[in-house]
Amino acid sequence: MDAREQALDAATRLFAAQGYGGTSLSAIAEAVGIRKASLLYHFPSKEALHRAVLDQILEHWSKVLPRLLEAAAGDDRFDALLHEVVRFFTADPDRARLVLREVLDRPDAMRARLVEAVAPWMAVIAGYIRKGQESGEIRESVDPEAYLLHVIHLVISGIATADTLGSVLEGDVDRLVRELERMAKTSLFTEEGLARARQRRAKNEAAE
Amino acid sequence: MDAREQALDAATRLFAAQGYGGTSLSAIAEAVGIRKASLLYHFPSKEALHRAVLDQILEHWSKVLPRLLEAAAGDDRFDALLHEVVRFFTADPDRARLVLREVLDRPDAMRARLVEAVAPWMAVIAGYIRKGQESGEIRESVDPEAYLLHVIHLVISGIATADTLGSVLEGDVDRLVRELERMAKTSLFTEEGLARARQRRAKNEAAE
DNA sequence: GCATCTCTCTACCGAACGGTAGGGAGGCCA
DNA sequence: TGGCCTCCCTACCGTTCGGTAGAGAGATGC
Repeated sequence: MDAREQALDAATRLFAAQGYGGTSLSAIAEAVGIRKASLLYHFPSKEALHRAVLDQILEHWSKVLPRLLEAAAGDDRFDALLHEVVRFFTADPDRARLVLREVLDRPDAMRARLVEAVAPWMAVIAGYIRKGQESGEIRESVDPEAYLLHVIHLVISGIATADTLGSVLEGDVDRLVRELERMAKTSLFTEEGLARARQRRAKNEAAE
Repeated sequence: MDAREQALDAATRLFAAQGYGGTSLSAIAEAVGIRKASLLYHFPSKEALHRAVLDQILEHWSKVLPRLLEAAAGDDRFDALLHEVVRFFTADPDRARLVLREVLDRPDAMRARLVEAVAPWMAVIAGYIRKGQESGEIRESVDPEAYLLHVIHLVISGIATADTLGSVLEGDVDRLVRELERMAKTSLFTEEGLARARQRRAKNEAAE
C-alpha cells in the first residue's frame, strides 16, 4: 500500500474520530509516517484530501447499489439490501461516523450530493414498497420514503455510536443488529407478508 | 437575558452547527455582541463553556424523565414518553445535533455520563416492556434495551438531520415524525396490544 | 554520464486559535 | 466621598494551523 492509500485510510479514521476541524494535517502525516509537506504533495490541500475520502465511500455505493437491486429479486430483495448496508458499515464503523459527521458539518453540500446520488435509488426502492402494499405484503400505513430514511438512520447512527452506546448492552453489538433488523421488518411487512416469505423460503430450501 | 445566558444560547447553536473544534470563542462572542475576553470572564475556558452547554441539556432530562414516568401511567406511558422526547428535540434541533456530536467527539466521556445518567431510566422502561410482553401487549421478539436504544437513535439522528435529509421529502418534517412514531409503535406492540389500547382510549373519551 | 521524474525532507510564512494582563466605566454600599 | 465589585474593553502572549519554497535522494531512461 503506497503512501497515498495509507493517507486515505488514516484520514478516514481520524476524520471519523475527531472530525474535519479536529484533525490536523500533521496528525494524518504522522499516522502514515511522513511529514506534513509530503502529505500535501499527494493531495493539494486538506480539503482535497477530505473530498477524496468521501468520494471513496460514495463510489462504493454507486457501484454496489445497482448490482444489488438487480441480483436479488423478489422477496429476498429487502433482506439482501439491508444486510449489505449493515455489513458495509459494521465492517468499518468509521464510514458511518464519517457520513454522520458530514451531514452535520456540511448540511447544504451533503443535501445536494444526496439528492443527486441517493434520491433516484430511493425512488426505485420506494416503488417496490408501493408494489408490496398493493399485493398486501407490506403494511398500508407505511410511508415509503420516510420509512427508508429512518432505516438508513437506524443503520448509520446505530453503528456509528455502537461502541459508545452499546456499553449499556455490555458491548453486545449483535444484539443491536438483530433488533435493528427485527424493527425494520416488523414495521414494514404485514403478518401475511412475513408468512408468505417464510413459505417461499421453505420451498427454496426444499428444492435444493 | 443577560450576557451569560446569551452566550450559552449562541454556543449551543454554534457548537451544534460547526462542532466544538470548528467554533472559535471569537465567533461566540461576536454572536453575543461582546469581545472574546469578556466571554472568558463568564466562563473560565472554552471547555468550561462547552460543559455548561451540555449540562443544560442533561439537566432537563434528569428533571423531566422522572415526572414523565410517574405522571403518565398505563398504556399512555409510551405515547407520552415518545411525544415528549420528540417535542423537546424538534423544538430546538440543535440539541439533537449537539448530543450526536458529543457521542462522536468524546465517546469515552459520553459513555461514562450515559451509563450514569440514562442507564437507570432505561432499565425502568425496559422493565415496563417486559411486563407488556407477559401480558401479551408487546411482541415477544422485542429486545427491550436494544429497542430503546434504536428508538432514541431514530429520534435524535432523525431530527438532527431532518433539515438536510428531509429535502428528499420536500422538507415535510411532519411526515418524518409520523412515520417515526408508526415504526416505533408497530415494531413494539402486538396487534392485540394496539387493539386494547384503542379500546381503552375510546372508553376514556366516552367517560369525558 | 546526465537529465528527468517521483517523492520526501527542512525551514519558513501569515493567520487564527485559546488564554492572560491590566485598565476603565458604572453601579452599590458604607 | 471613597472603596469595591461587576462587567467589558484593548493589547498582547505562545502555540498550532494550513500551506509554500526549495533542496536532496533515489530510481528510470537515453
